[in-house]
Amino acid sequence: MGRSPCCDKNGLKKGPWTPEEDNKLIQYIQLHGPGNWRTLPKNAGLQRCGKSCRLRWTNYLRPDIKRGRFSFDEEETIIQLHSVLGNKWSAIAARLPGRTDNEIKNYWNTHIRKRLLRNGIDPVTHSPRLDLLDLSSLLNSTQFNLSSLLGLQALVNPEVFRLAATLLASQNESTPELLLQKHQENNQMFNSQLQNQEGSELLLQKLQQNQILNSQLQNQTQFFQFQNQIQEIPNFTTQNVPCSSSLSQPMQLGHVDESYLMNGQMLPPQNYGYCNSDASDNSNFQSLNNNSSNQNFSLDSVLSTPTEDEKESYCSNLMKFEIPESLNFDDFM
DNA sequence: AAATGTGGCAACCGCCTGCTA
DNA sequence: TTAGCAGGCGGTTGCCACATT
Repeated sequence: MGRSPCCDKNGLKKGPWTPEEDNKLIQYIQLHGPGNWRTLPKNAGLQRCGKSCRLRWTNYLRPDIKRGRFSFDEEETIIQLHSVLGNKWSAIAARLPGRTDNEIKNYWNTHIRKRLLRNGIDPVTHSPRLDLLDLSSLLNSTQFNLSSLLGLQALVNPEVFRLAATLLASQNESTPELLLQKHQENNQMFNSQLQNQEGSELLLQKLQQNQILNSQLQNQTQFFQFQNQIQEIPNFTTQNVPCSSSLSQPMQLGHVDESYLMNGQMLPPQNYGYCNSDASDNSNFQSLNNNSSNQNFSLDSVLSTPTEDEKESYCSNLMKFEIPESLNFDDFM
């Protein structure tokens, strides 16, 4: 059954609104309040569709709308909410006072989405794009022990580990117990994460409570765990780790929200620390992503106010580890 | 200076959902 | 139960300003 149009389009104006039309709409709504959009245009003396009036009001004329550039915190919040809610722009907008769903949608499509893509992050899944990882060359490297890498699974996106386990299985059928064990552990962690996402309302509340703290917390905690793990690696000290100076000071984390942790580990896929693009740092860990090989992981940049360049480097820092040719993996595996 | 390309954003379109008679 | 309606939502379009050639 076809639906009748929301309003009679004959003779109705389309396109950009004029100041006169805006004034009519504002004055009418100030007197009568929003609502009854079907009859509003006629009563307000506007040659517009009710839908058009509603859109104009909610997206542009509403007095509580915040105009101008999105702040860093707003941007961070949008990305985090999108990772949980997906393209539910109205739900995201409901948690960003003064911003409209249309504005957020536009900002996502024109800025954030492109930036994530540029940094090898899939804007839909919020995970590093596996198609950009040259895993085959890693597998072919005699110095790269993939089964040892499985021991570091807590640091890396579980999807990557699943893929690594699968690839390893195809390479080495002689260690099925290890594979099974690691794969089950990995699945457990991933399932916990999924369950946590199902309780998204709770998560969102927590996200709101921790908006400002969140980005630093993620990176600090993540880095702290990373440091603990690498300290267990023989012949590997924190001097090998970039920005270790940041860890020489006690971390002032304040309230640590446990929703960010999964069995003591960070939620893997949403790692959006700012990366320092300074290639002069002697990091042993750079990107696996060939397209961003000059971007090194830097905690210092996370702890300071990000610059525009750093914003451009918005990235998944855990996947920004690159294996230099000179590095022998056997030394610390 | 003109032509062309690109990005940003307001607005539109069509579908979906919930309410009501 | 069902059809019609209003409002809401997400995807897409098209205009405009600015940048580049």
